[in-house]
Amino acid sequence: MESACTWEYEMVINELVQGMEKAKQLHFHLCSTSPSRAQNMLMQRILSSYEKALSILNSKGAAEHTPAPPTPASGIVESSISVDGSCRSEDLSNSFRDQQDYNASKKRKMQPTWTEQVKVNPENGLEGPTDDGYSWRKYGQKDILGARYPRSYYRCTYRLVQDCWATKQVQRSDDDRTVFEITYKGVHTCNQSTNAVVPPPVSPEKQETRHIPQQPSQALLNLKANLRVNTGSLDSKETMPAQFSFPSTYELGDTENQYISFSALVGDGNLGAYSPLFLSPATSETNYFSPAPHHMAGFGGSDVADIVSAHASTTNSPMGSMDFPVDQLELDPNFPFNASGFFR
DNA sequence: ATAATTTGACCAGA
DNA sequence: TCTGGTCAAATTAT
Repeated sequence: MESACTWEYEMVINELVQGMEKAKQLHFHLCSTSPSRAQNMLMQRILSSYEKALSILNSKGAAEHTPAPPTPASGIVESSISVDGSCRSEDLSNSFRDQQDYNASKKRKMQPTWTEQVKVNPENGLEGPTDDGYSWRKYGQKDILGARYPRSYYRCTYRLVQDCWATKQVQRSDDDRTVFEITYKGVHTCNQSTNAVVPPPVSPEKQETRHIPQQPSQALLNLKANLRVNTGSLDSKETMPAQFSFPSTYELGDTENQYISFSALVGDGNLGAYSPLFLSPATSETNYFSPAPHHMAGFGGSDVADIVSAHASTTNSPMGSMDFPVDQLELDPNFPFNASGFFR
């Protein structure tokens, strides 16, 4: 297993290096076309995130895969992503029931996790971010020690009907009430896209509306619309809507620019080169940013399928065949997945 | 009537 | 034992 980890490490680093190179090239092109301040800022964030990710990976490689906690950098919108996983082989010689528990537990631990910080328009958004393209059901709220505001827990609405185990946690920033830290855990395996082939007009008042961008321009339009959504009065309760905006890489407005930079973090020494752009619910099912679906083929049903798809998506490079040694990772063969994305 | 949210209880891990 | 995460009954909304 260790060799697999090492190999993955090299692949991840390689991918990150490539990504950084591409970002630098993009930066170069931007510089030749008098980019806006926001574009420059975004570019620098992207590059710094790459560097951060690489430094984390390098340090981790030296430290024998010591888990590194996600540490979202300060910024307007930051995103980090990590994967809990382990290359350790463990004793699975327990009872069937124990093994089921073990698998369930590990499955949850193996789920990719990433955090996004979303700044909402203070004029509208103190009630929380809006639609991210998926339907969520709130299942809990908890006061967190040291945090000023409670943390809300959401799970996919279709957990029961489609066995989708994606969850997210939403917490308002202590410092800035307009900033929400959203932690996604797991990717959607539900097929919500079938319900949103034609994105309905986003109703700011509806918490459970969803839209799935079918093309980039539509994605941006929806995103922009959502980011300026007003979901009603605020502070009547310390709750927030189940929907929120998908934070974007793009510049969205002149006053409330929202950025997302991605830094890859590694949960437990496997790989962490996730791009929220590709894993975020609003885009994960569009395949717009993703490589061709055939990249997904051959990973029939495993957690690593998520990892692989995310990984392969990270570079956004034409480099296609990211054929991970699935069998060398600890997988859950029951994890639903199909070739067209994260859905079945 | 059905679905979503709220909230206290419970549980597992540190 | 404390804390974060989840469950599930009660409540509220549609």
